[in-house]
Amino acid sequence: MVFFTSLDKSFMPTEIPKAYDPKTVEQGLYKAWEESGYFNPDKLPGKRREAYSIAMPPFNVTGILHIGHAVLLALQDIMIRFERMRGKKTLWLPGTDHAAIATQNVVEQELKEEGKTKYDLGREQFLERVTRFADSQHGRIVEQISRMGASCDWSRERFTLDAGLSTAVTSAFTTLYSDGLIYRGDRIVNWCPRCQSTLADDEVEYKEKKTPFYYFKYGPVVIGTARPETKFGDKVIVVHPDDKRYAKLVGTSFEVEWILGPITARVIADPVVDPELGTGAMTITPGHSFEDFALAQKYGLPIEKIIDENGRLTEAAGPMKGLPVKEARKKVVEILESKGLVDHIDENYIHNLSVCYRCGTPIEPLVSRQWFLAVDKPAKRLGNKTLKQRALEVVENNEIAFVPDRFTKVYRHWMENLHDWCISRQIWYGHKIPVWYCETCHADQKKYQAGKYYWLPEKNTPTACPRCHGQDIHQDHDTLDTWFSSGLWTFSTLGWPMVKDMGFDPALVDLVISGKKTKTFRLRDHDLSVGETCLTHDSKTKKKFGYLRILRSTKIPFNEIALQTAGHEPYKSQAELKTTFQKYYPDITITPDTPVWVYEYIYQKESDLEQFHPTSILETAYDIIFFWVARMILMSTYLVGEIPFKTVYLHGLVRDKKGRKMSKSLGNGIDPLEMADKYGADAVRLALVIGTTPGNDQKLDEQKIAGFRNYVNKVWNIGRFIAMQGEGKSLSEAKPETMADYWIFSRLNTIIQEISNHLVKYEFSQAGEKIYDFAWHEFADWYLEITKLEGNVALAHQVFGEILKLLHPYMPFVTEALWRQLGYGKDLLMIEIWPSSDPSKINPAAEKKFAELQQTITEYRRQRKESGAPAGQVMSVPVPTGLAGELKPIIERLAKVTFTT
RNA sequence: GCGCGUAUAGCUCAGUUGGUUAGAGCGUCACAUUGACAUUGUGAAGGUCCCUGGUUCGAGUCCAGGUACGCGCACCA
Repeated sequence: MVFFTSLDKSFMPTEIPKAYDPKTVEQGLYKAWEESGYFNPDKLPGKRREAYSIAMPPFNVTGILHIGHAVLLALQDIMIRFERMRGKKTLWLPGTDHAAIATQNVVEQELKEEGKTKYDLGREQFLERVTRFADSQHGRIVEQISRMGASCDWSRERFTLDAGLSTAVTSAFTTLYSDGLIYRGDRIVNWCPRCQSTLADDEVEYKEKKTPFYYFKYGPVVIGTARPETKFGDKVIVVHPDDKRYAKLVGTSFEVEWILGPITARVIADPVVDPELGTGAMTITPGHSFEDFALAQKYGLPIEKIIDENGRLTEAAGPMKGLPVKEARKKVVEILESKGLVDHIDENYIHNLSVCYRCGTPIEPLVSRQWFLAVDKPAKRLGNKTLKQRALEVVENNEIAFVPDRFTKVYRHWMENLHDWCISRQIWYGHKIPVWYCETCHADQKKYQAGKYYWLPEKNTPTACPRCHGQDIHQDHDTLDTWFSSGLWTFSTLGWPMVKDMGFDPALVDLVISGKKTKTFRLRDHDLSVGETCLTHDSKTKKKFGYLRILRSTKIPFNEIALQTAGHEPYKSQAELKTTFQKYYPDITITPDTPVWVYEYIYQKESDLEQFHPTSILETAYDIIFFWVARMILMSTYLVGEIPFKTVYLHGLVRDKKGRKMSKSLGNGIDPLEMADKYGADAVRLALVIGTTPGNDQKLDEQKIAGFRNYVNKVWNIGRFIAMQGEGKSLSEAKPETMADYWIFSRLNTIIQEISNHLVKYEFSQAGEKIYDFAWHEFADWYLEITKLEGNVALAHQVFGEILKLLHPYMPFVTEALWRQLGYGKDLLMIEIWPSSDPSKINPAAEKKFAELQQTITEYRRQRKESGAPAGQVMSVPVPTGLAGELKPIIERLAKVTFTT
């Protein structure tokens, strides 16, 4: 344990208010932290070899901070602050996600209130509006994250749609496509008729609903269905091969009377049919059922589209074309009824209705031409393993560990059953699929068949088809699944794929490295945007010398270049700059109006990707393990060839007092910001972390937060007391002298060890509880009470300093405020060195003696109480045998007794 | 159907590898208060650790079976 505090000024206790008022200090402290630069790993003091990084789950731009976010921020901030104090080079990278469907829905809702639809605006205008909305949300999100005290590096903040991340998305798509893992195909997909888009399998939710289940006479068999409206084209009956009831029919064809008149049906046998279910015979509808589609592929059956993208019937329904599903169902049943083909109807059938996870609309499975990511295809890059196999392997062999461990099983189960991922969406907002189509080639059927009418351009906006040079080309109208870009989050935010390169004059290289040059002018756009990292080389030797992370990118006319601003050395005049330019850009004529790109950057010897990837831990709620966690593992293991994180810590959901999910419609949500206003951010953080265990939901009510507000205030008053005691005294030399001193020293060193162990093992609740208890019920209740008698204020001051460090990750605001008030050090508590336990200070004898003292005092107090002695009166008791002289006054005071001889 | 979680004080929950008398916060009851803190202090009451069986010198903890509540996945002709 290192004590280095010195106190040479007198305290002015009157300056410390009686009650802690978070409002007056929190904002200022956050600003101080931010301005210190210590959120940024590059600016942390000292040599920090080991990196520690967390990618903050990107917040949806739709959202306002809810209690779940607050949990996430509290936990991650604890991890980051702890590791920062332990001397690691800590990066916590924040950002936002465009959340395509969710965001688009919000804007569509706004439009609806104005009586408009997105089609009224058209794609371009609509997108402008969505973008405006997303931008307007940004500031608020940042403010809310800050409000909770999150010590994340804002200089590295990213947005899934920013230029750098879009490059990453394109690059990812291109790589996967070139490696044959992304393909385009006509397959059955989940279609949301309201969102007008496909959904991935895990974006479909199931709701139980009672629907009639119909039994129809279909030739010689009776078939059951919940969806009569899809049955127009059913021509194939499937039965189980071992089902004796139908054995004679297998392989035969016959004519049956059906919805639109007689059709020819045939019978096949396949083991997928469950003979126990319904009548044991079914007809198949390949165009609108996943199972039937698989069967149709197996037997080469035709696939007919009965329902269109708007949820209406197609030509296949003959006269019923255009009818919405609901009405069509009624009509079909009526027709079959009139033909006497209804066997019976089961009205009590419980159906698992599939609905869209974003809007609740029933899903229509239908066949559509979409883009897919093949998860079961052997990939060269993975040594002929599939994406799925690799993603399972890294968890199986413990490269990635889940906390709590049980989620490993959940993950494995999901991954094993994963089908090819449909990645194209018909949502407008998002990353457009980077594929271009040529109408001229399309018109040529042969090329169409060969799939050669589309290509992936190298540059973003091609002007002509590379094959026929025709100009009638357009980009794919679809966008990528939001989770495609979030799947890249751990590495796309760290500068992957680093395709951009910039040369520097050999004379400047040293200046760049030393940080004397932090700005560069270019006549050609390097297409660099804020947050991106670019590789740099010496233009003479072509040797790589490091990386630049772009802080600002602007375009100005040549004559507006301000050479006087910092960081642009070594040019002394515009003429000199012009000469330099001319040397590197001999083909460009420089006029005063020539546009110049100005890049401001910081130099990094190692790129963020090299330093911070794989990230140390991913912390998020367990409900997005599939959507996000699994996708990141798939993407990272393939594209970067690295796991995205070493540990996945999953927290539970926050529920209301009654255990219900918090939701807008129930109005039972607890707003973390309102709570922070009322009780302070520290109290909110403590309430969300203490008394909870990973992976388990927690019930929260305001009382709990109020309770921790009391604790924060207690800590404040401990500080206030020490300040008052120490007024005017020199506190620089602290030595344990009395038994109580040795005891508190011993306890402190024990507790340091325990807390550090808990934190390393992600036992945040237990670590928090222990330090909470130590500060209040050992240090304040016992040690400080004795201090009033013995007066070793210097020691109290020092021990409290250590307590502040231990508490800091949990309650950063109040501890930082006290650190300052009590004059512990010039620099911020947030970068103090985490206490280390000194085993030589652990003193079992002192602990034992003190425990006996505590027992004695408690016993006297109890006796007093039982005897009903009046409050003010001191009770006389005989001196116990063997009482050490030094303890006498302590007992007399704390137990309010007086010893008679 | 498959898998998972939870069950401990009135309430909300901790309880690490099995080890004296099972803990905390809130709530309850009683008492205290002119100097750190009533957002406080002191003391107390309060438990068949869901049930049954097993392993063990010893089980809240491990094993088997069951009950209740919750969740995920699948099926859904």
